[in-house]
Parts: sequence; C-alpha cells; structure tokens
Amino acid sequence: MERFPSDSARENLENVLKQGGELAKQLQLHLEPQSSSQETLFYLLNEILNTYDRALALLKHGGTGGGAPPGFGGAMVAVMSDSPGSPLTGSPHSSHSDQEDEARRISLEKRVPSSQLDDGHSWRKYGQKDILRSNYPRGYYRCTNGKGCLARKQVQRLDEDPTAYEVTYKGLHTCHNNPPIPVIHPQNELNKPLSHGNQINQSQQEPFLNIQTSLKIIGSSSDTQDHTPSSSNFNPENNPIFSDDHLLCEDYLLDFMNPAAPELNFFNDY
DNA sequence: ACAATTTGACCCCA
DNA sequence: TGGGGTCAAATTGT
Ligand SMILES: [Zn+2]
Repeated sequence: MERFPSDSARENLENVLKQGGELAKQLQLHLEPQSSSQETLFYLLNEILNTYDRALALLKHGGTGGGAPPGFGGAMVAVMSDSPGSPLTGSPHSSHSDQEDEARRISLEKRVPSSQLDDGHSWRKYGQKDILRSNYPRGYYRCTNGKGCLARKQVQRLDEDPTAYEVTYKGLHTCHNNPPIPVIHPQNELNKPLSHGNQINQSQQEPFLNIQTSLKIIGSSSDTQDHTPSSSNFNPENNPIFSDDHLLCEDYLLDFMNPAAPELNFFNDY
C-alpha cells in the first residue's frame, strides 16, 4: 500500500479508471434523450462495472498486464438485439434461462481505426471465417477474464476502408464481481440431480437484467414502438471524448440496418 | 510445460 | 441449402 511498484502500473490504473469515467459519460449521454435502447444502457453499465472491477484488480496485485489504452471510451454506435419477438411461452430445448439468453444475445457495434483494436479486455481468438462478399475474414474472440464469461467480440476489417475495423461486441461480461446476472455455471461433472436444494438462484432476479421485463413493458404499452434502435439524433456537438481520431456518426446504423445502402463513404480518415 | 492461434469440421437457423 | 458462428485438434508461440 505504499508506492506503486512502477509508474506503468499506476498509469495503467489511471487509464482504466479514465475508461470507466468515459463510459459513464457515454451512459449519461444516452440517458438524456430517449435515443437509446435499454440494451445500450445496460451494456454500457455492464462495461463500467467491469472496468472498475479491473481497476481494483490492478490495485490488488499490481499488474502491469492489461491496462486500457490511453484514450478510450470508444465511440459507440449502435446496439442491436435480435427481436425478442414473441415471448414463446414454451421455449423448448434450451439449457439457458431467458435472462442468460438475453445476456448473451445483447450486442453492440463499434467502428474503430486500426489503433484502438485493443480495448482493455483480454480476448482469445476462437475462430475465423471468410465472409461472403467481404474481402477480409472475420475474427471471433472470447473473453478470457473469467471462465464462463459470456462476452465475445468479432472483428472485421472493412472493405471500404481497410484502415478501419468493425468490432461487434456480443454478450455481457459475467467475468467480474458485479455480474449482470448470476450465471448458471456450466457445472458439468457431478450435477446434483435434485436431492440437494440448490440455493443458487436466490439473488437471481434481484440485481438487474430484467431487460426482458423492461422490454416487455415497453412493448405492452404500445407496440408501435419498434425497438428499432434509435434512428434518432445523437448530438455530435457534445462529444468531448476524442473528437479527433474516433469516428462517431449516427449514419452508421442507418447503413448497417439498410442493406439497400451499398456504398457509403463515411468517415474519411484524417 | 503451458497458453494462444490456426483451421477445417461441425452445427444451427433463415 | 449454404452462410455464419462455434468447436476442437493441430500447430505455433512463450
Ligand atoms: Zn468478460
């Protein structure tokens, strides 16, 4: 608890904390208008919690290992969630709870320059696929922080601008101490048949991840609300964060939701 | 020795 | 049926 072992350690910690702050700013930004879906907010919140948890981890055993790159925060663009659609009463053949299902389905798409491919997380590549009509393959990564973490990401270099990548984060981090949802452990091996009452899910719906519930409420009030994610307005003006080298436009989502908009040259590199 | 990537097979769903 | 996501054995990296 005295001196930090190295300046780099302290710097790492500083960066991670800053990252948390920036994420919080984003969350605030998304809070003012109704522009953002619940998923967006929830994802950012999960990211913030994860960030602070990592900061604490850095404090505990002074790791120079995984810090966050100096300017982070990431201009986040859109959130898409598969249509939860009809809440089928009988979800068949699924070893996952509805909550966990949503937790792994939630996704967020970013567009970043070749720098900043390193967010503060630790990922392990588990696949790569050639994508139809894409010049570059798509890489599949999984979070390695905790074992059962649901967070994944896929990275694809853009045809239009090979200096940039489209990063799609999928699934919430369940690897930290503030898990969005108590994840049912893939406790294979000796499963407890039924004899012993498992008290696992006592805090299960306490914390959050009532996304589904929330969404249901929204949907039930008026289904006119497509949860079409925010074609509404961002305010580009107050984006204090790295206005420089990070692109951030509202047009992206239009594009990636409209297949009918083939060539769009957004964001010219400096 | 382990840990991470590579790469084709496999699986799932539109 | 085939395109996209994942698994896992083989390979490479430390
Ligand atoms: Zn994680």
